[in-house]
Amino acid sequence: MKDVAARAGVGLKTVSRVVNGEPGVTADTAERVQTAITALGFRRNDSARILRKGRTASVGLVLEDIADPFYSALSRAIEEVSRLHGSLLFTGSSDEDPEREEQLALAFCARRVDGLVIVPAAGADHRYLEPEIRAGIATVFIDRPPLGLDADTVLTANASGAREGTAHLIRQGHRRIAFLGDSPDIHTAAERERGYREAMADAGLPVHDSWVAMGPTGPERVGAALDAVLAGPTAATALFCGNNRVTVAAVRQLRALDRQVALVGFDDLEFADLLSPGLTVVAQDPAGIGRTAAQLLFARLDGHTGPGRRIELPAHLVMRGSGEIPPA
Amino acid sequence: MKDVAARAGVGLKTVSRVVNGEPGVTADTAERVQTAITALGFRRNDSARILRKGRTASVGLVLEDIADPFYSALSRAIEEVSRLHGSLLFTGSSDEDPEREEQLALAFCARRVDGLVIVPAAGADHRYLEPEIRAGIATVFIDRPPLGLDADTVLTANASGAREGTAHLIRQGHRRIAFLGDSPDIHTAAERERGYREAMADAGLPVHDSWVAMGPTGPERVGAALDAVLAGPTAATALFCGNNRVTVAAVRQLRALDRQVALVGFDDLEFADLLSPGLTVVAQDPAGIGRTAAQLLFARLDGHTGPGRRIELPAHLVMRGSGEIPPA
DNA sequence: GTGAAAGCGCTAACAC
DNA sequence: GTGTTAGCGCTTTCAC
Repeated sequence: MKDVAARAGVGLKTVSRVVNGEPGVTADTAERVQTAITALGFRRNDSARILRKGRTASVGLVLEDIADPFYSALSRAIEEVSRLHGSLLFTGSSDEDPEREEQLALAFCARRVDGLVIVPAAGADHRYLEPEIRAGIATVFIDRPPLGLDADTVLTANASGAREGTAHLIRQGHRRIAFLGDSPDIHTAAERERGYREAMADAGLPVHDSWVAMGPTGPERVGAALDAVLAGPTAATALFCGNNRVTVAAVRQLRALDRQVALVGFDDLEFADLLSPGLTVVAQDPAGIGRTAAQLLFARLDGHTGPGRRIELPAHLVMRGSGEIPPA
Repeated sequence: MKDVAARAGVGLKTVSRVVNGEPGVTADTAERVQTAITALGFRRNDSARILRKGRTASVGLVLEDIADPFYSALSRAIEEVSRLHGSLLFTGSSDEDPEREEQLALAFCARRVDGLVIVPAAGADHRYLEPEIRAGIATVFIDRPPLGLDADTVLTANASGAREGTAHLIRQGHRRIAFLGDSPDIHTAAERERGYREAMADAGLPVHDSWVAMGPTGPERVGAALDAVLAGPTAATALFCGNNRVTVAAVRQLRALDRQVALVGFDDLEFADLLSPGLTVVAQDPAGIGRTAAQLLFARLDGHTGPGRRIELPAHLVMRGSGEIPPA
């Protein structure tokens, strides 16, 4: 910038004015500065600008795994809103590891992002963010609520969604319904299990211990859980799957066993309508969650204050066949 | 930092040393500084650090759409390698718009990212990056080569993959094979079409004009193209789909038409094995592409110089049923 | 309309 | 071992 000023024969501040489109420069000088800029290939260094201005026009996003379609849809929505507000987006995957979540979030804070959007890792205690939030970093939690902190939060109505899905299976005549879920220390998993149990209770149905299998979403664990749930005298006649990965693993295992069992899954899947039968799901709105979260974030950055707001987005049942299979 | 120094009764540089774990500080002073740091809730401002050090420990990634599973897998791999090198990742989606690609890339450059990974948007001319690259920003292109620039590039062997997939259909006895592709101004689309034509030529088969339909990957366009390709006296008996979105749209349309037609798709899909018949695909390795690209990038940052390297990763055929349907 | 000086928070270079 | 000084590239303030 100094070089540009020298070459254009103007002061530093004038170059700054031109570069930032500020008023108070004659068209003539502006043009001279422009010429110097192109001649020298000058590009403003935003790092320096940031240092001076305080705001970095960037947002940090910490999620479990950007390769998961649920999170990548979320991410895209946040990116869109950020772009409208002139912000760039840092992204990082925690792999459900609280330590990594913290490292990422604090690294973003050290870069002085204006805001943070976090999908809490299982069991993470978010008090580590207190000083950062006090220091002015707007923070929104999505998909799962924070632990030990009051902050804006955007969630899916997990319990009522799961209840709706389970009730649907009950309406089809099922009495022995299994729930295959993610690890119970994950908020969404626990909430969905709760919704499942509520639906069963609503219908006056017992829940046999062997019907509820919570744990990692790897195909081996889910496959084994499925085998167990479908065996013995109290074998379930229908399955409720707690998230997209469980559903995929379960469908695959049912295919391997060559069994047709009623199934409703939480989370929609791109190919859900192309399976035979089509997959009945309780669909979330990842883009809606992301958009809403980003809007809350920028509202804070635009000056909104007050206690954390908690927004729940509905999940809705999409019938495609697998959930409408009657009991054997 | 000044405040910490004052409170600990030491010089600025000593605080800097402690914060960065540099040697030359007695355990005693270090502890005093630490105490002051926690008392004041001090966190190093990496923006300022960056301004001084020159390196920002960040990488910018520009791709078409982070919500697309192919790109999100890519993104995850790049993130992993970046993390190993202590770098954070900016991500931005261009939506196949060259102007947006340029805006994003230049915004990242203005933040002085150390490196740039770019999936070129269709038709983008990359000479806009010349000054940036000269200024030292390491740049790697993935999935598609740059235009008007020599730079590191990581591609899939698109033509040979498409040739292999088409040859597979020919081996099943098909003679009239259609190619449904993305817009021909997209490098991957053009290359895959080339591979398809080569395979047909290898087998001494003609390619009827009406069999090749290139264009947007929206379901309407693909559905209409499919209808056309399957109609009339020269109706194709098999389909080669040029990418994951085309494949999904085509499978959906075939389902709607209630027709079983042999189909091989470029790109693997999560549920490909669960369809009936299973989807035969020419699978790329998105994670491999991302990893390789990031490695090339950090090699440059670690001092590697020389002309742009071009790496092609193989695509391989995965047979699952849809590609093994014989002609009617 | 324009520019000089100070300073954002840090680190490099060199003193002591 | 520790501190001082200068300066990274920009914006802010205020004087002209």
